[in-house]
Amino acid sequence: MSENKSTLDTLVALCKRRGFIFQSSEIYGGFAGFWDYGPLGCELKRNIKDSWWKATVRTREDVEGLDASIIMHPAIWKASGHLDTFADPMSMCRNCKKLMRADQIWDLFAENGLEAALAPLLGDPGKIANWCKGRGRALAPNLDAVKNAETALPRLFPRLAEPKTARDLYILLATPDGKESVLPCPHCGGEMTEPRPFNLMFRTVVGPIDDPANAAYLRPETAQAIFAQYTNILKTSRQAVPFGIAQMGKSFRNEVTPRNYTFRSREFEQMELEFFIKPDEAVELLCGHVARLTPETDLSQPQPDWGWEIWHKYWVEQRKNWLLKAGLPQGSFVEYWQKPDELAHYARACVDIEYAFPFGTQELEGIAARSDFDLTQHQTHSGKPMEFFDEPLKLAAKRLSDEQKAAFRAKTLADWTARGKSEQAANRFLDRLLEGYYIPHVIEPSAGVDRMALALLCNAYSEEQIPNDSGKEDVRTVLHLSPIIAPVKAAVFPLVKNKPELYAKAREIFKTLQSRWNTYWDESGAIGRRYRRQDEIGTPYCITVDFQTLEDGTVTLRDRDTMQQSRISIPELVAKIDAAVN
RNA sequence: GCGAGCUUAGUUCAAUGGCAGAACGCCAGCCUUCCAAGCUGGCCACACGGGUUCGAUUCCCGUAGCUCGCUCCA
Repeated sequence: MSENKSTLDTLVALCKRRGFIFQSSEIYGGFAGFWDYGPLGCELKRNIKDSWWKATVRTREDVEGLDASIIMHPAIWKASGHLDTFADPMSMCRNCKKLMRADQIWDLFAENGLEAALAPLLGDPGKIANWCKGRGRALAPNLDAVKNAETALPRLFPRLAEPKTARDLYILLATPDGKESVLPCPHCGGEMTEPRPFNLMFRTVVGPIDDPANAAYLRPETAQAIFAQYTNILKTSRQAVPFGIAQMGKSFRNEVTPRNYTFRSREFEQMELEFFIKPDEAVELLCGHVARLTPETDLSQPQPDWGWEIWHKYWVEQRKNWLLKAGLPQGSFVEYWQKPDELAHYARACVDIEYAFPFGTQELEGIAARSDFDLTQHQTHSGKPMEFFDEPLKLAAKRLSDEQKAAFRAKTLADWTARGKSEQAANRFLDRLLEGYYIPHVIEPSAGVDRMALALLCNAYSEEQIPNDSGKEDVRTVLHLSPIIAPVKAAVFPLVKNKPELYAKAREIFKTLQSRWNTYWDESGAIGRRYRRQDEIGTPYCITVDFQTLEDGTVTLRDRDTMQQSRISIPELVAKIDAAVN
């Protein structure tokens, strides 16, 4: 642990020393949760983003790009659910000082059967109050409100505007001095403070009048802008489902405790793709079946008979391939498939790709199958249709006999009710589907640029023992970054700097390379020292111009990882680096 | 947000109620024909604010930041 600790510390020191990452506002003492990327850091981030964009958008015909505004209509966050879920009230125990999300107090009590016991009492505050007194005595005999249960007057406090389950309610107990407490502390039975709102979204004011009515929010994710512009992009891009919209950009979350270097920041950058697919029912009508995911399923090319499950798996594989290309080796990250009870209610599946950071194994990116939840929400809240008209689907439905159609309806109805949906909703969906309309489902790969940068740096960092000129062991610090990601692609050195002819030739070669890639010039100190400087920032190639260069035009190419040198002509050199950095 | 500890140069560390040091790094010069060589010179620090004191980097208080634990991480 302490060894891991120092791994992160040395990396942090390197990042500062060499200009990758600085603390924000450092001259004023720093500002928690915010970070600045220096000369090398911003190149690193740019390379990560360029590589992602190239893989996700440029080299695909079925994905379009978007660069939306950070501040959007507040109604978007109402529709997405962020205004509600990001504003979860928190409650603290006055006795043991533990801070808990108010609704999670329920989780802690659930083991004791609280929720189940309360469910039948819903809608009858009197019964709940009585239950509370008795139960409270057992759970928290020392709580004042419970001791005085005869005089305490429990009342209900809704957590959501429209409470549907017991969990949507807090139970407040009036204490003798008139204050109210939620359920007693599950840990020590102490008295809990009243739940206070904790809004995790940054609030600002739009327009010059500083009035709460003008409140707006900095986006907590880039995804919602994609849903909000989905119809515009669908109309203007000549795309058809299945297709995707990708966006990279800053997002903001008012984290309670930003920690672990840049891992959890209050301002961060995301790379998100929303890939819109046909609902499985549409695939079935069009293809007569929905392909099943098996270990043998060929995921190299999308197929018309893929349902959400294969599409989801496809994107997991696509993302893993990209991680490998970016330089995270096989085995350095793990897939965590969320269990059914961990999934958000609208999610069909979610895979976290986790990396073993020095401070623990943490999520690098998530690939979620989000059903049609988001677009449906926006259709409901905006009143604008989010349906896609699928002409082949309409024709396919037309070709069905009445018998076939009835069978299809019955099967779909059974599926939906089995998933807890109402018959009415299923029928509404079927009516539209058979006319060729549906709201697309979504597969969402969502990655954090800053986390990716940190993971790549952690993975690349190494210290190697190598003998120096005087026969002693030296420590060589190297960032084994992929050439695609490395902030500096090549460095050019004149072997000596006091020979004008050699110097001029080196400058000429440097200028040639500089026009293609980020290239570094270094003429100071012994040649070995210059190599080590580049090792420390992960420059894959060092080019030394020596006296032979003046004769035959070749240079010495020194490889960062192997430290091997070879002689190479300039055209060969350009071709070699070009192949490595793309 | 709570509790504990910490904060001296770019980095890693010293010392001190009375001029704050080293190593490495960095910069300049000399030298140098391939892996942190050598010589000379140079830049750079007591996190910030207040208090006690003749005098505070040192003692006290506050703020910020960092680390650890609790908590949070849709």
